[in-house]
Amino acid sequence: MKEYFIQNAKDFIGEEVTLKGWAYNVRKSGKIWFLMLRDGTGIMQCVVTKFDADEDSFNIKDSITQESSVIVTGEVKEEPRSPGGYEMLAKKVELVSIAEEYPISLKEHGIDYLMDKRHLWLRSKRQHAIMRIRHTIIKSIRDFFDDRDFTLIDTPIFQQAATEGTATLFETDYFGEPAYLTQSGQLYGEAGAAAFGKIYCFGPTFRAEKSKTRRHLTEFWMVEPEMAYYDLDMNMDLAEAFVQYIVSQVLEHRRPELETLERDISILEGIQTPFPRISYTDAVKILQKNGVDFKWGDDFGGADETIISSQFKSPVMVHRYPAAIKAFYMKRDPENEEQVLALDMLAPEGYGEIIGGSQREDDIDLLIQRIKADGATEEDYAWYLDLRRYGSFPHSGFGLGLERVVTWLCGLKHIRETAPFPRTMTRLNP
RNA sequence: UCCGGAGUAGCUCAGUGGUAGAGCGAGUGGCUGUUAACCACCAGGUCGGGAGUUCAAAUCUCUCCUCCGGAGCCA
Repeated sequence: MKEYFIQNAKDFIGEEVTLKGWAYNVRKSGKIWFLMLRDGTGIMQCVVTKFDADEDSFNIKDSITQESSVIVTGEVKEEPRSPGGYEMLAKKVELVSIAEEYPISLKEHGIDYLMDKRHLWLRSKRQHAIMRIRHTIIKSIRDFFDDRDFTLIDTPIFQQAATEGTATLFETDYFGEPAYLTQSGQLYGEAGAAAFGKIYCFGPTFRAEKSKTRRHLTEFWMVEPEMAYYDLDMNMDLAEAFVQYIVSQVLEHRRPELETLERDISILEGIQTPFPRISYTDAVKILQKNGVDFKWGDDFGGADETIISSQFKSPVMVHRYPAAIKAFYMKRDPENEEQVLALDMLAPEGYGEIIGGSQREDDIDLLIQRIKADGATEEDYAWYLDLRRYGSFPHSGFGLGLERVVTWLCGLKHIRETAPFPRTMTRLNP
């Protein structure tokens, strides 16, 4: 017998198949009952009647409970009355295990209750759709860079010091010495770019900031490409092609899941390259035109980002930020000492920053100046400075926050649903 | 850390000083085309913890705890 998955039901019409899964829901009538069976790829309505199934199979209706594991054998049919358009007429039903009373009913539950049951909540339709979209986004990320001859360079999760002085890091005891969980692989990525030309790292990152908002996790995944001999414009070219590719892959492969989430797909279809590019200075003008009391030199808050991004249908790239509000490694703009060759990409619909990047400072003297201005020493960044000593080169890169992109593309209100087991300030279990 | 909001049945909630409620879920029975099925019956409570006011507190006051939302910071 062929291997069979519910998502491929249309390939099995008229055939007898065996379906192994769990009871999503059961509706009983006198001499007929309907089993909504979940197999991990979808949900299939199985019809069990006294005519078509044997007596033992039929009587399972008296003992089966929500999420009991079952194996059903029967013929796949097209059936307009069935949710999904297909159903299975059961000949045989086997109970593998009877589930105890399942804590997640098909009715509404509060977010904290559901997060306590996250290991079970993942089985529900909505979470299933989100995780499959997340999967497609991750695959798109890898495919995009792999297809462009980027080499994957994994960067360490234990790090001795902060990448950017300001962020609060998680400290661990590393054989008696303090070590910190990484907040970025970027500095290591630059070493990789000098060795391999174009690289990316993709892994978990950690922020210990006590932020409780819909946009923050303490543990999230970030992909960070780094490219030798790329300037700011080339960096932005790559960033927009990258995001456009992710959007197109989700639209191509995850339309049913977007529909499950009731995402407005037309908004995603309206995203097109080239993405708008505006300077920080122009972004400030947009804010001022919209009545925001904003001074050149301040950083944008969430509300400011929403105003700026709402001017455009596609993600907008804001470039050339004030040096004072950006990291020490960003290259100074040769045309204006006050600003650096940075870029942020803001997603539409108020979803905020999904990419932050820059051309990197390749002049060792200027870099040392910035390091000292941050209160650090040359010794702190000894190996990083070596990259400028031994064949310095223009290079650029950016970081994209995976969960922020999942939130945006799924149209979610909160980032915590985008990770299988999210970590927030108040959530370490399950 | 700061500013708001919430905590009542397994779940989601109503209940503003006078006998603790509903829907769903669980249980029992019925039903051959159900769509979060439906109908009938039924069980289920330390009203977040502690203290106070009052003849009387889920309800008013104080305090603690937990969670939610937002700000700052960031991806």
